[in-house]
Amino acid sequence: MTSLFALVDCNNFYASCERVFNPTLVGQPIVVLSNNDGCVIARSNEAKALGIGMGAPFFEIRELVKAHGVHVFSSNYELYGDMSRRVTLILSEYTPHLEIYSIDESFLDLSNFLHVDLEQHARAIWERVPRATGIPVAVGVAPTKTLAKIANRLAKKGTGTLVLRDREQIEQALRATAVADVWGVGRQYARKLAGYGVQTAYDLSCATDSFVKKHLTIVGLRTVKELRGESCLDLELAPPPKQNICTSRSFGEPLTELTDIEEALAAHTVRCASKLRKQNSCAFSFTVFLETSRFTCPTQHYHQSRTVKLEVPSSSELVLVAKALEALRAIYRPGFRYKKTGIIVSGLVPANQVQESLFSANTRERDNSLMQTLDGLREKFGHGIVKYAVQGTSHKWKIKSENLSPCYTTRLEDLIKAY
DNA sequence: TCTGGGGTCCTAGGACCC
DNA sequence: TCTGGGGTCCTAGGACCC
Repeated sequence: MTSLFALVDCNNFYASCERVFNPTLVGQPIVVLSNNDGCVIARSNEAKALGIGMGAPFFEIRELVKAHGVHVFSSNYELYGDMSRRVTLILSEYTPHLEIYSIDESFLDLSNFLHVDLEQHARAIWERVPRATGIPVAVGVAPTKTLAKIANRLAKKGTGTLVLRDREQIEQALRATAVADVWGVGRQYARKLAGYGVQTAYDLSCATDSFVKKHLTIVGLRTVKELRGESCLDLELAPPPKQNICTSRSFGEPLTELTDIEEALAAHTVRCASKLRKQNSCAFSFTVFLETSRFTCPTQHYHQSRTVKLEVPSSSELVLVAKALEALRAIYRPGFRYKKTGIIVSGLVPANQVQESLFSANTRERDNSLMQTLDGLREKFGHGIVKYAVQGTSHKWKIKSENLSPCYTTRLEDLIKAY
């Protein structure tokens, strides 16, 4: 069967979300910052035009921001998540088979649409999504996911939609695409490839299989086959359960005291355990890490981690918080200015396949029903409603979010008021 | 002074076993 | 005393993605 994919990608997604409920921002430069207001993770076209780079540390562009009146936002994932849901809802009208690839991108299976006018179909999506949600998109259509990515990228630079079907169209698109802009080719590979004279996506598609496998592993070979039009990546309709779950944050300011760090790690662990239960998994092991900033003094960068194996896989906060704090105390050394801690749970197994141990069965049952109650409470009243004493009240670790916009679509008190 | 958070997959190398 | 190869499992590190 001939495959055909559309990639629909929201333009400057976070910046566009901020604009939907604040139309005075249309035409204005906008940047959205990472957690802790650390660096730039989204830019409007006007901000890009000012030369503000992706990932730029905020302190480096502060002058530029001031000089050009750039509007600055802390990231508001509650708002972006809800806007993403709305976009996806519209897209699902256009195909029964949809893969939500990320918060701002979806692949649509169009292999049943081979005989419709694809340009028109793409155009319809391109018009409808912003009309329904306020979010502008670009639509790229091609026989493989990797080519659809390229089509999308070129669509963004052009009229918003691009269909790549016949050989000549595809070759032309590959010639117009730098190898670094191919999905699956990052900075390291791009540099390596440049050393062999491979500059464009077209060059890469012409490389021999053995060359590609040697330098880019079999993952890279799959990418190259996709560039040649051979579909190797199927749509993932239901996301597979995660194999690891990580919860971590940088602190708002460096911390030196163990008790302050314990508060942070306890909070992360509670979050992590609740993600674990949400996908009905239990963890066999977890890793706790603690580190200083990689930037301020690279030679004295302290990074330690400790991995703990559990006797019985668990998703209980009572178990995980207690053991995570033990691990933290083991790797904590006084005298450092710490910047970040976190927990990664791994060795995940489905909760209903956990082997009961003779000695722990009683507490497990008790924990399970307690966790159910907690999850219910948090669902109803918000995540902060129930806390452990060790999470404390000082919150010295809390992130900076100095330019947060309202949660227009998910909180009653943030509804837009019209006078 | 100030630099995100959350994932996946592959490979190489060592330990261990037969 | 010296001598072998193949398989599996685990981990660390490195690449990638958004």
